[in-house]
Amino acid sequence: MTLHTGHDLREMPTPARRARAGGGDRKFVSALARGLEVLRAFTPTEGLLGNGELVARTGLPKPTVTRLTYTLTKLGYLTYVERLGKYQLAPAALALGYSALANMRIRQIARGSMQELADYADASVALGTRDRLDLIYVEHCRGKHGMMLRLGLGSRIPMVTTAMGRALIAGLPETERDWLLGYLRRDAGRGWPKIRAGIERAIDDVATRGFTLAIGEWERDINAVGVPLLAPDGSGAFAFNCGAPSFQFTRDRLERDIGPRLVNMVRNVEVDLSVR
Amino acid sequence: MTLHTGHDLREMPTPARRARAGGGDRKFVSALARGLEVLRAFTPTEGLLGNGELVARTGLPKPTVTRLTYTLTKLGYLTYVERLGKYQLAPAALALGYSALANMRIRQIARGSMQELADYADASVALGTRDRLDLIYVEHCRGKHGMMLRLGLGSRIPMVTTAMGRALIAGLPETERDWLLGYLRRDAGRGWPKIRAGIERAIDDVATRGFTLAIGEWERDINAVGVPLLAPDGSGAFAFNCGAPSFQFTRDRLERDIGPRLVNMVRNVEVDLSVR
DNA sequence: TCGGCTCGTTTCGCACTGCGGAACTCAATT
DNA sequence: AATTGAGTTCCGCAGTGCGAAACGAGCCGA
Repeated sequence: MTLHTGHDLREMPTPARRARAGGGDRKFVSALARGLEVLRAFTPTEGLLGNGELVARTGLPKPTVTRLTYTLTKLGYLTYVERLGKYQLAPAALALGYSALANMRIRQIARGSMQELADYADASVALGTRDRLDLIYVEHCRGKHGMMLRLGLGSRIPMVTTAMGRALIAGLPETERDWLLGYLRRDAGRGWPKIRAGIERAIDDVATRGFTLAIGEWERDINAVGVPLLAPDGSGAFAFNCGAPSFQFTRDRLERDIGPRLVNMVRNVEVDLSVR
Repeated sequence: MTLHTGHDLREMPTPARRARAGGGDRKFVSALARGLEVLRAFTPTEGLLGNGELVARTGLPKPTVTRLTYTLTKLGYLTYVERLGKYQLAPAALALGYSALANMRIRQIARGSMQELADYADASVALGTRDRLDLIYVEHCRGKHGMMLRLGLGSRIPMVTTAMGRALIAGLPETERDWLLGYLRRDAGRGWPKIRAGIERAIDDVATRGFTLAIGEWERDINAVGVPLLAPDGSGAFAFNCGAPSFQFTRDRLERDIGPRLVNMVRNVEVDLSVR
């Protein structure tokens, strides 16, 4: 799912006559895109890949992959693990991620009140943003005692079944939302009607109450609230969640207590964000 | 400092006759390298850059930078911040970093004993690896009460003035070490003799005692021990440190207590690493 | 309102890069 | 020895990505 590009590398007209992707975008540097596609093939679960697997995953021709891994290795983004004949992401890739994190002003601003709420509710409070069709956690606070999932920074969670994800969608400006929904629909396939309903409910919830719920929809026995935040400086769309096991967060408690508190917290963060 | 490549983009013969970088490496994809060079220009402290600044930092021609930022934005690695007319690293970059982290087996293996030592010494214990001429923290545990620097995952610290860095150097196989020292020397300029002496002492220390010290050399009033670890699976060179304010970690304590303990810890990690 | 200045994008023709089919190498299997 | 498979190297060519120069858009100071 390439998304956002209009350049789906896997669909490029491979047989030699590889047209300028998309039809003639003279500004798009495809060699760069392909290289990054190779990097992206490495995931938290698939961390060791040989050239062959990369060929399979990216759909790029063999010699091309050889060249790209060669280049990425020279640049320090990949390491070659001799013993297995496979590649692995290397520190340079890590450094990028860290630079990205370090520059999100919203994290510093939100962290304090997130921790406060996490302590109050003895639950997990997280801040996420979208990458392609997933969410990525960019900040995360936990309560002191509660038992809760171990999701760290950078974790991916799906968008359509989570409170955070649906909140984020609900918070988008209409055109951007529709554009995203198009991709989500394609991705969902035949499950779409159900998902669509959930999203529409979320849009409604957010409009009327400011928050939306997910009751055991992502993980059985995990309930959560989500609230969107659209950065006023235009640096992106975010969403917060607050979640815990269902015995701890009943629907009622989420609606009467946690939801409103999270909304309130987000309003404060919004204000702090626009200062300066 | 490009390092490791032999393709220093800033020194490429710019005026049109831009020779195949390095002299004729048909496998090296320079467009990819340039794109990554643009990404790398974003640092934790310099997180917002316009095309102009990128031109200055990378030495690439204006239209080239335009094309690259355009591509990177389409792919989700950069966001354009309308209000400032500048770019920022985006979630896709973050995701890469996280995938990199998630796949370091050594982290999971080491974390337990690191935390143990951190608790025992009430100090900071970290695991780092090299990116170019810096170290990057890939795991970090703190003691319960101690006051200590807030360095998170992904933090960069210099190599030549820290216990961790010099330990890492000392742990490298000779040829690799020499090759790295070449770059470090170039980078150090006239400070080299002093630095070189420190490194040589470290090599000696590691050979005889297994650990090396840095007494206020990186930050005044911070003392630390460092111990190298060369991954037996060939997945890279690492180093651990254990540090605290100087009143807490006297040289004597480091030499008699903390140093040997850290060495012992690393030996155990080494063993665990080679299982399977 | 006008020039001058800065910053960035677009144009455009050309050279050279990056491409990928095919041949090749090297192991591991049978 | 023959076969299969994974990966690298070759090499001629198409078309990509290049960058000088022209162009456009804000911004100032006059």
